[in-house]
Amino acid sequence: MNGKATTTRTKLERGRSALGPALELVHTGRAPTRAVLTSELGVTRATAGAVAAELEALGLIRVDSSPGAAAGSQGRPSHRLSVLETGPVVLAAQVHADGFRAALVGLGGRIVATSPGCVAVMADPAQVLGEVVEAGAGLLRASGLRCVGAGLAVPSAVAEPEGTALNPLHIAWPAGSPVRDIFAACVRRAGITGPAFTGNDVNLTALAEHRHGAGRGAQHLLCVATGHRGVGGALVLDGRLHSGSSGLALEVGHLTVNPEGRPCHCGGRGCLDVETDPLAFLTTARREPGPEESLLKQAGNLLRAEYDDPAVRQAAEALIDRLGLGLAGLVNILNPDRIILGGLHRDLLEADPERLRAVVADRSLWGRSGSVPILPCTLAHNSLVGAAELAWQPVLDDPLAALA
Amino acid sequence: MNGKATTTRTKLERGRSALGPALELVHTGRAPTRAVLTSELGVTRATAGAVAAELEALGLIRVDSSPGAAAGSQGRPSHRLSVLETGPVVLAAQVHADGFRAALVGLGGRIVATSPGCVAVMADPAQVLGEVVEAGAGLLRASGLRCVGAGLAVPSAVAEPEGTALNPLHIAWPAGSPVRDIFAACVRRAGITGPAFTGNDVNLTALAEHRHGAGRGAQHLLCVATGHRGVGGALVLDGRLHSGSSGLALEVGHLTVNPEGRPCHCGGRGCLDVETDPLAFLTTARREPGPEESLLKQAGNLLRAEYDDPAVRQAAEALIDRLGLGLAGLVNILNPDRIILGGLHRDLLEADPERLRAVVADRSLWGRSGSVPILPCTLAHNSLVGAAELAWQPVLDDPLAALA
DNA sequence: CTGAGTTTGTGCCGCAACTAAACAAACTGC
DNA sequence: GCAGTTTGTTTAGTTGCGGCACAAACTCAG
Repeated sequence: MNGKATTTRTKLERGRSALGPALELVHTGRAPTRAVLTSELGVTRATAGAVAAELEALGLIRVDSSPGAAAGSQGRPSHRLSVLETGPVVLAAQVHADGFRAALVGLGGRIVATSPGCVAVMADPAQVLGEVVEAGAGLLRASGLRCVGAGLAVPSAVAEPEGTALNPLHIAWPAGSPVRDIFAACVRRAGITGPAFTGNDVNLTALAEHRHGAGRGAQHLLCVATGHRGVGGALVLDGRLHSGSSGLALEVGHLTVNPEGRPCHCGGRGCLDVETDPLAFLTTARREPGPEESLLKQAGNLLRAEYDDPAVRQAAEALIDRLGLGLAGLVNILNPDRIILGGLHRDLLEADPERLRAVVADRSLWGRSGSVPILPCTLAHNSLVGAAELAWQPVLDDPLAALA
Repeated sequence: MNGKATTTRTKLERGRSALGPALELVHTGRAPTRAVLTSELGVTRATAGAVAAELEALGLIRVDSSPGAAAGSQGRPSHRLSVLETGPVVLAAQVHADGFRAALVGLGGRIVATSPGCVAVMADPAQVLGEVVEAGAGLLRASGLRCVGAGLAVPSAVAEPEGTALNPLHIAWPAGSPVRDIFAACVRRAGITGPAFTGNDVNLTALAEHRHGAGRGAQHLLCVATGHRGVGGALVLDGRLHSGSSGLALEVGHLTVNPEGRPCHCGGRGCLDVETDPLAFLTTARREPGPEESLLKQAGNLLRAEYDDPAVRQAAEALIDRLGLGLAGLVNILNPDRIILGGLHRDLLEADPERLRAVVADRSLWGRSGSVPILPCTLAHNSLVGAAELAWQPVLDDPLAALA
């Protein structure tokens, strides 16, 4: 088994080969009707019709026979394609410094139900994941829907293929915890069907935004976001998450953005991590971080509420300059066609979009690569939706096999 | 033309869909026999046999019916598959600071003929490319082989989709020269058939090494190389060159590797470009660059011949440390599973491989990503072979369509 | 030398995914 | 009310490929 047998897809396993792409088009909202499904897939109307009928028979999508108020165009109105509300769901879970949350997510990134966010995170991943999966299982029982998989977002790099969390420091878990296996075990124990997946939260945010949010249509999407501490990055290439050869790509926190900056635990100085995260903003603005709220919320509130205060404004501008320097470095390496920002970086972008774009353009090397659009993340619960995307992926790749 | 019509491959255009992958396997030497072709493609023996027969009928490969000295294994010996020596070729061209060169390259990266390297490069790209294409056309007439395309490697970032050379400074061409169109015009004018492509030389080096050299089998291959001035990078993902959304990815020359270093024209300080190129090596070793040889050759000779000299050794170690810092930054962003180095960087690696690997491991963040193998480029004329790969790509993607 | 075992190449059948073409349906506009 | 346009459906035909059976070419044991 040295990789020679490259997934021998026998005829029997294969099913209709356009089924997956068709479902993905409906899932991402790019195929509102059978007519555009035909052109997007590059097949005949006969095939598109058969594919849509098969997806409908699988209980995944709905074909509205009632023409409804057709658009003002000529010709016979096309039937609308949409995700079936009563179709299967996946269990999505998210763990962050504030607590954890579980949700059921349908096709199209539709959040069917969420548990109330829990505020406590313990040092034992098995306990936390057991609770969050149990919450999800409760939602599932209440809904009566079929579950086809589970996905988990954690604020840590996740090494592949082991599925271990390498730096879950801000949630007090031990480094190297086998989160993927723990999560999968919890899922099985709770009687939830389907495979279980685990990923880094910023990666999953990028995936969710690419499919349902600000990243739609981008071919080379770069996402940079800060949670409570540290900075994460992600890259979505041609619709697939690029997480490197062992899941550790886009660990952008240690780009140098301020050679005279504060020391970083990595051994360097002025890393993006310690220069542009919420704590950096609060200390640069000479505010004492309080214990009652998360650093992210404190920083965001300060930025929005007191932007008139010169100290706050100067701190914001300093962070924007350093973030811009880091983004420019990434632009020179990755040449994305869109950048989206999350967490405090999103707030910084909205505080002074022109300044950030100017810095990036100034420090990027050539041509259009410097004028790449920079947008804020738009999706609510984006890493939760991203965790769901992970679980949906097998269904999108091969609906027949995944639902069998 | 907003990308909606995704290459409507009608049944007639499509041909045998396993044809391209099969040719690629033979081309890269991964399918020495029909038996391994069967397992690599994941098809039945019947299909593999039909595919091989079709490739043979197209005049691309040869199926040795004579079993020859079969390996010591049991069972019926498999017929050997190999590239047909008298099959079609592509015209490959390379321009660098020392001059230019043309070659004919067959499948498998086999150099069929090369022109003598010319030492003069003029400031007018049309004149240079006219001469190099004319040299290639001469080789082609002398060989009597069929030509299916042309590829050009230039020491400059090439912006897509325009095909303009953004920074061909070291060969004294005007920035923004439309090299792709100029090359294509020269190719047409010389009566050479097939499409013409242009790419950055380091990108093409990486592509060539991935298919025929030190990068074989890597899934995420990072290549960093220095020519006479400046540093270039390239990334090959799953066998395809990743050049970003507009061809400008992996412009790694302006990573900061020495905060107190020399100023760079980009506005920063201590960029990889000015800290690890041949000129940096010569000046760090306190040698006066002479005019008689290229900087690359002077630096390489100095490194190999006088490594016992403390000044030379210290300069090499300083450059290795800075290169290592830059590579570690790239490892954190790209998480490659192999790194290959070319030009002076290759010489630095061979001078002290342990030191370089230690620096990269020390400054990479976690786990195996820091112990990524670092190897020297092995292929002679690698950017020339890479330029040929560019021209071969349409044939590898769809042999029937490309040869029609 | 012979026959059993093993691996590879090939001919034949049939499935199923698709195209092509003709037709039917549902709209708009004159 | 009819022509024009766009969409959905039916039918027939094509084809790439899996499955199978068999033949071919080797090794090895006795």
